Amino acid sequence: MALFLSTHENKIDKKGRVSVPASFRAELSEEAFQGVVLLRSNTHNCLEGFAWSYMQEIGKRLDDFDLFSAEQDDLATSIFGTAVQLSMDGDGRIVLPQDLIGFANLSEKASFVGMGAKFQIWSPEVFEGRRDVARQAVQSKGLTIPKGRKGGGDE
Amino acid sequence: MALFLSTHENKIDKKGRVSVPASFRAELSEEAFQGVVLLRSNTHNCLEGFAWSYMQEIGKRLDDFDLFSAEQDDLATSIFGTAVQLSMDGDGRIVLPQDLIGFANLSEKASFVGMGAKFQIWSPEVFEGRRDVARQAVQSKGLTIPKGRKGGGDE
DNA sequence: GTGTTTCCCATGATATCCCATATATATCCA
DNA sequence: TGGATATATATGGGATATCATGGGAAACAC
Repeated sequence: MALFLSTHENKIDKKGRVSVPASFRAELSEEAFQGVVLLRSNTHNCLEGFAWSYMQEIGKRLDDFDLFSAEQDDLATSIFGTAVQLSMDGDGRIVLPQDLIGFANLSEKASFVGMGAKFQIWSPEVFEGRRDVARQAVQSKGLTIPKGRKGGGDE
Repeated sequence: MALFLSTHENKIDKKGRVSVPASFRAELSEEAFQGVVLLRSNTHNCLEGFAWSYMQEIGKRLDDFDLFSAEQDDLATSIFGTAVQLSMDGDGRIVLPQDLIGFANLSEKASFVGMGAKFQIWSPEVFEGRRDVARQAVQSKGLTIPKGRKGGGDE
């Protein structure tokens, strides 16, 4: 499984292109599809990025719901309906769609933030504040990673 | 299995033709039948689209019902009875039958909404609202993707 | 024959590819 | 140790391919 680490701040050019950090690309190198899947975060004004295979996994799990149930429908609409599949060019760049740029308030630059199995894309200025809030929350609530099973969500 | 992602808004021309989004066509490229199966949604004023091979899967699941039960009969009628098989032309377009256009209140444009294994076709204006409702339902009900073997998701 | 459907090609907009250049980091040699 | 060179990465811009869409011709139906 891919493991995204660290924060990288890259420039968005006037075509909307931005380089995926080389270390992230290395994590994606064994993927069948060379690119990423982006969707709107449900909790922040940022984008969430996944490897294609991770979305397939989510697709399979969603298929375990009853086919025409309301739950399946709501989840599929808000996850798959808003996700976009972006392939990388030969230089490891993706083109950010205009509506996603707007959603995350991106302009000149984009911060790629490694989150383990996924990563996030933030406006650098907005992320400054977010990082402090997250650190304080971890300290004050004494948050820890659970043993074994599930890795670190942030909600 | 095909995995349909993202939302694409395409125009319906005066012949009733509409382009199936290129990324959806890519997912269908390995299908024996080059086209889609459309049926009326039971819960929304929209159409549901499948790859031909996925209809077989639906058939199998339907078999879990008692063969001559009223439920099985109702489902089979509403699913298979109303389904239409539409082939794509050389440019990846399908012709929407007039009764389906009416059912989904389509006029100028059609929104193709990826739902994972299936997709939906909406009137763009109607879908706006639907997307918000789905998002809120996911948040308020706390819906999550069922855990598989892999840990880690948070949404 | 008339109306409908399917096929084929033209076009403009957009995304993709490819190469050149800049910047940063690492390596090497005196 | 310092400075020059090499490697990897990031960015910019122009050429090219792809996609959505419109319209006409050919095939089909009644």
